[in-house]
Amino acid sequence: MKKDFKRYTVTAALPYANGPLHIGHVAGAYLPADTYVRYLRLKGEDVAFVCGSDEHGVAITIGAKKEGVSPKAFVDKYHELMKKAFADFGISFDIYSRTSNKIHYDTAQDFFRKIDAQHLFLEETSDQYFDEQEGIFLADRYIAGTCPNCGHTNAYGDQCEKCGTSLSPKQLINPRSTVSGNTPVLKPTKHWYFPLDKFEGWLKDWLIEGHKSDWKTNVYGQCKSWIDQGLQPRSITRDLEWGIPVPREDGKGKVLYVWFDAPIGYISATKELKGADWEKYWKSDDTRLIHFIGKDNIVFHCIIFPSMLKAEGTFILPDNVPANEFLNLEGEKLSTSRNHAVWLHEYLVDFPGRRDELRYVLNSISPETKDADFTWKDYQQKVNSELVAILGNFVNRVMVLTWKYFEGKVPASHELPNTSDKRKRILDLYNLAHIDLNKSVAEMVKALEDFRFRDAQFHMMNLARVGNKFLADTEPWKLAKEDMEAVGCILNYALTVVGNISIACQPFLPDTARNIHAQLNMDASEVSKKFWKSQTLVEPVGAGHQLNPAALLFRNVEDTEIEVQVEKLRKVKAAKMEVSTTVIENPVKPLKEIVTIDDFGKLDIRVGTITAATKMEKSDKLLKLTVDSGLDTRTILSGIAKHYTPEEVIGKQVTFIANLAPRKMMGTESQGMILMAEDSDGKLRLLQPNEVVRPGSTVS
RNA sequence: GGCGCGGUAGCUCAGGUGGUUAGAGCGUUGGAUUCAUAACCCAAAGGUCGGGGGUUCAACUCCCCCCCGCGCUACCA
Repeated sequence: MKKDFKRYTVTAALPYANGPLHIGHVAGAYLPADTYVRYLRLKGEDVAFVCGSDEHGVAITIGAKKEGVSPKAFVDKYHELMKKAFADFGISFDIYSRTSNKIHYDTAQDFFRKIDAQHLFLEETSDQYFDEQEGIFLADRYIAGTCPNCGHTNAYGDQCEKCGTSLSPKQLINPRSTVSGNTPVLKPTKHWYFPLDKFEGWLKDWLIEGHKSDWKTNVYGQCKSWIDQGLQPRSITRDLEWGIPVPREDGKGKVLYVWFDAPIGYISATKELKGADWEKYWKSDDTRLIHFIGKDNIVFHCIIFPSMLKAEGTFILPDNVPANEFLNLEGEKLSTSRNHAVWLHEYLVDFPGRRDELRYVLNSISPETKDADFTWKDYQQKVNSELVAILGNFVNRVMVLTWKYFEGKVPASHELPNTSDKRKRILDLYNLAHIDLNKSVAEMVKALEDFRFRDAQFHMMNLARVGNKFLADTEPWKLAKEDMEAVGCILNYALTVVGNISIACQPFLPDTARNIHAQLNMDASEVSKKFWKSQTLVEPVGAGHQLNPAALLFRNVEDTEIEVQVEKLRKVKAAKMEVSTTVIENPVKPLKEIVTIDDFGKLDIRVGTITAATKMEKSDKLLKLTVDSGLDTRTILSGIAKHYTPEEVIGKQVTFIANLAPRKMMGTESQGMILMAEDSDGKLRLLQPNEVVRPGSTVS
């Protein structure tokens, strides 16, 4: 089943260069990737660990505009910020590149040409909104207008942020360009599409059949769901200035859509890293390609990008995509825009020299199978009761004992058996511990191989647990009064355990590993290789070896320290509340264009009484209302299911448009439209006369 | 509404081709101990394995229905 791979290409999702990194990014992709890569390197594998900033797309241009800078200046800023945060945190990329590099432009364009030459792309001309004053086609995000769903007057062309509905620009009422403020016009434009549908059969073979058992269930299930729903051609170009130009004569003014160029960034980064040698890492069957991503990226990395690679024809495909779920913070979703986050660069300032603590905690709650929650209380508890109390304490007590009884020199491991019952007992305990430790090492390695880093770290910590127990059971401080040879034997082994911990913790706690190496005064490289090769305990320090003075590895996280952090989050929330209050105070939306009394007169608005109401089947939002309109009894569908139950609406009078052209929805015809008032929080309320009137009464 | 993933001790999670008293770490409580950052060690308490049906000699594990969380998706004239 498992192939014999000669080298690894490991990618971590390219972070989008429009904001800083937070712990959710770290826990989702970068920490697991880094842990895995460190493990691979320790095993002596040939690995290319690539990442970089994703710098194209409309969101960048919008962000740049908001800050009043060029897109290039905008991405420069965030690229540097993220690059520094990664470096400061110790994510060990072999290269952290960026998609605005020339090499990436060339790579992405070559990639496009290669597929284009096979005439695989579809071309399609469609009407898109065009801003005549600016002379540009407007991306969905650049168009604002009234949401057809909730009436929010500031909905974007791709989504209404108020009610969350996803939209297309043409659905917007009174569209306007957010660039110039003018009303855009529809104009034909040509775009290229990648025929994902043509890869359905192949995806079924490769993914659904081929990776049924080796991919995580959450990843596999999501992919299967997508494929089963049927795939559509996807547009791969945009009318935009910022991006990689479409390499075609007739592609002037158009760029590759960001999702198309971004994953190619992995390839560009590898070229930059390996030079002429890069193809080995992308085109050789004995290379294992692994993508580390968050769950939001599953469809791109498991379906779209592999299809692109397949279409190009000369590349290998990902062997595994161990996507993580999401991390929450104090019970709420992390949010860049709401500033509800623990920013990586801020953590590094607030907790200097405590990178491993964050690594440890994030890894121990890693959202491998479901969304997880980071709380500062939990952070404190895990650091204090696990890193400090179990790992740090074990290393410290062994060091202190060795200095106390042997002046910091590793004692000789004498032959002990048969000389006394006590010695025999020590030997038994030693054997037990040894078996336990080797078992933990084996399980740790197994977990690392399976991308179960949470579990792997647990088994690593088990080494310290067994070590503590070994000391408690053998009690060398008591024996010191009667049998120093036995004490030496015990401590010799305890030091062996410490040394092995320092080797085993390297993928998880790289700083701690170095700290222990320093205290043990050992050169880890050779024994480490042996350890990871044999996956059993090694002997890192021999008798007579001189240790350095003991130093504490970790210190307790004080209540005050986490209170500061919790307070920080609370303040952000409070500030946010204030902002939303001001929004409520100033909810007035811009006026729609002036209409005449004749325009108004075309509408036949009436009051009717709801005589029956049921929830529309198979719909979350629609209620099916039967309305006595005075003229007739008609059926009106209304998207108010989230605001009213059918029961509470029956018997109520409502205002509705009586002469609106009927429209079929979910197989039922709606004969009119119920008028609603929308509160500032998006809540919908029926518009009623303040006294009951006869059904059919007109409104004017 | 459809699809996917998940719902196991206070917390973080294991588990199982169905079969003795359902596991671990942390937390809690009690004990023991002093080499160690009131740490370590031992022990105990703590779960009707989301709810309800069904299949079976036997289900937490298989089947059906429902509820909750997260994500994707349809509907919102």
